[in-house]
Amino acid sequence: MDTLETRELRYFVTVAEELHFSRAADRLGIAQPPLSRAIQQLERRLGVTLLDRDRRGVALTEAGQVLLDEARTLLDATAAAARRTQRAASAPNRLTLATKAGANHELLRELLDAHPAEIDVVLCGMGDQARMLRDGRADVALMQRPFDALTGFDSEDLRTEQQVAILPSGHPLAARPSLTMADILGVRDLPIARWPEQDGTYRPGPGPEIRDLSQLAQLIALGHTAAVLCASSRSWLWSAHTAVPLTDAPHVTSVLVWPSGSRSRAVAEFVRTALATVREGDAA
Amino acid sequence: MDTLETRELRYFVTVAEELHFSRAADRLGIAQPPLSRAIQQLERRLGVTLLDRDRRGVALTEAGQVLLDEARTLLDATAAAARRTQRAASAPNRLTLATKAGANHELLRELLDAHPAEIDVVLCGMGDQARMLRDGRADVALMQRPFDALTGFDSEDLRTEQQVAILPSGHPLAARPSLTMADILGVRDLPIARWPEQDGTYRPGPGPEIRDLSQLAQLIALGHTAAVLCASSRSWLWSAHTAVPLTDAPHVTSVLVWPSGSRSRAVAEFVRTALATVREGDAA
DNA sequence: TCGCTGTGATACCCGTGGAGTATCACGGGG
DNA sequence: CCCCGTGATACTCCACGGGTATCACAGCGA
Repeated sequence: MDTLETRELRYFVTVAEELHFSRAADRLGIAQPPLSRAIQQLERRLGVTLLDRDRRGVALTEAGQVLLDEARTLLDATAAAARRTQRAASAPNRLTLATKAGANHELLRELLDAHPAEIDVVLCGMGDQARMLRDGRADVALMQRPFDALTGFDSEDLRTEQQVAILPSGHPLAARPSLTMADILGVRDLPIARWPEQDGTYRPGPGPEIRDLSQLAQLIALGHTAAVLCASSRSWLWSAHTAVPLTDAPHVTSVLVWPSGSRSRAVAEFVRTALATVREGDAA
Repeated sequence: MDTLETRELRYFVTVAEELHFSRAADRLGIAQPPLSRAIQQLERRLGVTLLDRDRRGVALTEAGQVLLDEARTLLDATAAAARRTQRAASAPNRLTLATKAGANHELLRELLDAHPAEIDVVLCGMGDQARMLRDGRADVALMQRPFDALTGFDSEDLRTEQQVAILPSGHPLAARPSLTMADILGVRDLPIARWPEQDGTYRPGPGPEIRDLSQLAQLIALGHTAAVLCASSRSWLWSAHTAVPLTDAPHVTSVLVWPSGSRSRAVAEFVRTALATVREGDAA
């Protein structure tokens, strides 16, 4: 009735991506006729037309588009499930936590110190955390709202903090006790650095293109740029850096994030002790 | 390598639930030997021991427990994908929105009026919305934070409102211009009604057990109970009801909710116009 | 001690159905 | 008009999912 075997989903996604049965079959490493039949069978089973075969071309129907979206996330989730199972077997009672290199250093240390079980920490670049969660290489991630996209994940807020401007120590603004966003954005000689978007491209602008915090740190120390980061970034500042509080920047919340629908025992446990740790830290 | 056919997942979940191959095979409608072989094959493919067969009994390994959690949500998601595809085919360009009967009446009307496409509204009881989203019978739901559990979903906040106390008009408290939670909870002759928990049971207490707003409305009108609801509930009040603002109750946020990982074109469109509508309504 | 029962694993056979090859139907372009 | 390229169809084949019979082994009672 409504079984949707993963093989069928894989076939369908490939055809929907290629919009061409022969090429799709080629990519799948099978012949074209079995692929045609598999898709027909899938359509018959669902009672739905997924593709319009219009001589000289295949097009997705409305329903086909829906199934394409669904199937992609299903296949990703399936592969992630396999990987998580294998990880659970090879490293029992261990968790893998993904976080951006350099960010949240103190908070991360608190969490690791508080938790009894072994945690493998993976430091990754911009946006890699989401990918690692999605494909099952990590169980949980430490991210920052509103910087990181949380769609598709469940999360729990840990701690909220102010943002600060990180400036070259010699710069005139570095002497001020506090700044506003307008102060920072108005300075012509310190264009704010640009991070890559989700797709890896940079949006146009005057600032330098950067990929990680070490690049950023060096560029700031050289007096080429400034940055707006959360207050805990103070932990990795160089002597050539100065942090100045920003009065009107939106606050940043550190969040614990995990794939929705896969809150395993170990993850639930970790989230629980993490919340307890943070609460008690805030109370003190 | 890491394919995980849905048939295998179905088999594994059944065995993991029964912890007994013969009974599981029975439930699945197949014989026991093929089931044993299927599980062995799954274990070999993953390179992971999922079950400890310990003479007189089967037990889940650590990895098995992980896969059980994953497989359950995968199978649910698979069935949901099938259903959503079928709905997309039978009612193209239509969306199904699930909401609690009676709640958010005005907001719902705004959203429906603002959106050009056809929306099927399904009014359901406590907790049914989450189930309908999860099993693919609905595309999007209108819920209320912090009342409804949002785990496993993506959401977007629409509007925040105060809570009010709904009282029988004849009651002394109904004459007061405003109330506190302590006022309401302190009254012996108006025990607050109890809603069912996630599992359908009621936690013990003095108030009557209710399932929907019509029951609640009648019980309040009879003077048997009072309720604390969001301010927009005023739209369905009877003449025998009086709403009194609560000064210290937590605010309630109406949220648009959809299954994470399945933001189809239609859902995205609806969410976008909904946000625009609400923003513009708030500005006015 | 010896069955007896109930467990999952093994051996073996069968039929379905997934996959391959060859070919068709048909529209478009030289 | 013929040929190329498309997906669909017709068949053949065999791998694998499934069934039956049986085994190996632990617990348990007489």
